[in-house]
Amino acid sequence: METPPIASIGALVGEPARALMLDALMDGRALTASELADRAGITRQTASAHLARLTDGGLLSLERQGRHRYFRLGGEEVAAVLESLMLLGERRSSAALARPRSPERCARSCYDHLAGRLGVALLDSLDGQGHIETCGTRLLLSPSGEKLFAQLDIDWRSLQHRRRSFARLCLDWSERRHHLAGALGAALLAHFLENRWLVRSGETRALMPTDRGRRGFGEYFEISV
Amino acid sequence: METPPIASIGALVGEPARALMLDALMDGRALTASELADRAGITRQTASAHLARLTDGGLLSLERQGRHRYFRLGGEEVAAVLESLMLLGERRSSAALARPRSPERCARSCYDHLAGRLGVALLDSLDGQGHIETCGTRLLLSPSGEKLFAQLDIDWRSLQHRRRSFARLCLDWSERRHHLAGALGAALLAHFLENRWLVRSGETRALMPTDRGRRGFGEYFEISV
DNA sequence: ACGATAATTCGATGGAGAACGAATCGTGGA
DNA sequence: TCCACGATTCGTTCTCCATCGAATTATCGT
Repeated sequence: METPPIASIGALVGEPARALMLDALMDGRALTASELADRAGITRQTASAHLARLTDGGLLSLERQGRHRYFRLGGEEVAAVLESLMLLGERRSSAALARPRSPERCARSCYDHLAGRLGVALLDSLDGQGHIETCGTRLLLSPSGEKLFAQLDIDWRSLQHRRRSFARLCLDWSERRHHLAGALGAALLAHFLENRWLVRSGETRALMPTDRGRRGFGEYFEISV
Repeated sequence: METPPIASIGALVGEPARALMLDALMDGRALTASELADRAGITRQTASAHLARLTDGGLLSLERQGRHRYFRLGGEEVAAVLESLMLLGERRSSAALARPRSPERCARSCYDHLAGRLGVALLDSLDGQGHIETCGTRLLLSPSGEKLFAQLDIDWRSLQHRRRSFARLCLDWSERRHHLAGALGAALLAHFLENRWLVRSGETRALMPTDRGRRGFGEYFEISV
């Protein structure tokens, strides 16, 4: 009896130390092998073996830079799997649901886009103001949406016609609602970070709004943070 | 260092015998403990232990019927996780991609709705003929869609306002495109099976179109199977 | 009431792999 | 050139758990 593909991937995610490393990478940043070892609470040798298996299994991608090795998630599909696993994990352990005021539930990065209450509110805002339309099964910008993104100085045109999906919905594991993912979602989060509407909070995935961000979200999206 | 929730779920899926059992349940049907043991190629005692862990972990739900124990997938979220795992698994092992003519790629059941080329074509048809609309982030039936479902004798009204999402998109792991899921997708597949447009093919997930089905898909959806 | 079948529990065995210490490789800086 | 530091490889130990045989419980049919 041969082992099905889902088992090999499940086994990779199923080891606590590896799961901690994957969790640490869920914010989309790249971390070195040593950093990941510390996050998982194991020695560097052990982490090295784990990272080799994860990379070999396609869950991580590796970038060498000098004597450092930077690891990041292998792609959108990997992030999607981890998101759905978190969604399923939350359903049972009501522990995290019991603290709905945690910074991570307010706003966090999910791979390369925005999640949490702010992420959901953002999609609601784009949707409610008619900035996004659906052409068949695809999400597109409406004329008013195109105008909004031009005001934000986001070059949405360059995001189209790429292999990656322009815009898609991602189910938020903490809010149980959709937020915006895909190239457009990634561009938005990048914009928020570049312009310091949001700043990363230490080593967690949490994102804290700045005063400038509060003004921006109110002005452009009618969201009061 | 505590084990994160995703690790416990990953470990459940990561065992080959358990993965085979989950895979066997992906068609949405309920199977007995003995049937699952045979599918996984293990003894009943071992299967019993595995099934207890899967049920305890929320991946399976259990229904007692006399001296039989019927197991089925724990819910839509579980099916979603397994689907995304398959999607990720296919990306690496090009083995299955090399045989695009397999019956399972033509048409199969994905939890409780239709997947494969036929599932994708069905969504394309509904979409292309304007039978479905998107109200914000939700999928809804258009007036013409309501009419079509009435012709098919599917009581779509009773599917609304339930806890389960009325209609949603599910990413097809073999076609890399969306097909229709949610309550509406489940009702459609149920209709196809009840009216024998499609019949199950042995113990696999594959679905074979009948002559009546070929006529029906052509007449109502303009799909030539 | 009594066998027959489904399923579970218990106990023992074995193997896979996670962990770490020590040594080695590779790159960058002085 | 030599040292410092990040990362890997090797060998060993040890824990976890999948597996099965045997016995037990539960339910159906007669």
